[in-house]
Amino acid sequence: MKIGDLAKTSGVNAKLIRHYESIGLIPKASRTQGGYRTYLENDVQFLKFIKRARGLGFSMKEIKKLISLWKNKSRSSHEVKLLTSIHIKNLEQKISEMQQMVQSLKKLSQNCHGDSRPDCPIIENLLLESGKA
Amino acid sequence: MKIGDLAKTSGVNAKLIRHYESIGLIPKASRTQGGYRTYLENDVQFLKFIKRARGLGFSMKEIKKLISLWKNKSRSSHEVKLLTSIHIKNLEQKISEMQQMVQSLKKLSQNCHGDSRPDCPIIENLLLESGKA
DNA sequence: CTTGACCTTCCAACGACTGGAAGGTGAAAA
DNA sequence: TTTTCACCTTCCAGTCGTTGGAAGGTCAAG
Repeated sequence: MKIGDLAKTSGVNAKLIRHYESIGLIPKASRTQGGYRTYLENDVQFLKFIKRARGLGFSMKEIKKLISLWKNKSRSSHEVKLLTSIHIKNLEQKISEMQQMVQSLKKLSQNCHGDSRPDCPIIENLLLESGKA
Repeated sequence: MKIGDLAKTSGVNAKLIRHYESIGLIPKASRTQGGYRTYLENDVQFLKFIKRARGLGFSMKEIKKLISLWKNKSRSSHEVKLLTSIHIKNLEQKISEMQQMVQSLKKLSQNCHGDSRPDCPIIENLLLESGKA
């Protein structure tokens, strides 16, 4: 299996697979005589694992940890759950920050008539001393 | 006013002010004989504008646009409102994606007993074909 | 006349990719 | 056989919004 095939079956593009190898997220692939990377079915699962973890918003650092837990047969589910709960908290924190942004923006937007006139509370708020939302 | 003073009064650190100048977000400051940047009260307001816009999650590109609208006395409030509404939509999109992540993670986490045993549905889900959430 | 607080420029790193250039490999079609 | 072509290789640069450090210049007070 060459990198292109792995890319297709895993859904992770070839460039990114090489990148993952370069940062040590996945082990160095064995090579053909011509220097082409070769892969096995195993690697498909590996990359899908990474892809799903990314899809759940885990960082590369967290994924490295997840991989080591996955590979470690004597892991405790506690460790995995802890890592996940920290991640959930971080996500929730970001969500609430963004929700606050949206709320502020909507408030400003509501008061902006949005026509051809120049006066606009959105701009004004950004200029005002009070605009700390 | 030197850059350090501006940093203090605007709340934007000196390094970042120089950076903003380098990317053309703020105009090039005039210099003293010794080569120090000098600023006026105006610049404080300018930087606060940028800081607040960043705080509301606008990108640098959007802020450049906002600045040009701010400086343009014949702007239409429509333009500002449109830019803002696009930004709101982007934020809401991201929020809902992250909420979905949280939901999936919580579901997995609930089923993980989180003790010293190795079996853990979080890891298992990342490995399963079905784990596409 | 030296200390030290500030300022200057430039270069590099973060995270997680993405893109392009320049060239090598290998198999099928002309 | 030769050429075409898809694929592969490495390396370097860019994205975004900072942040950090090194090496050195300026200037007022002690």
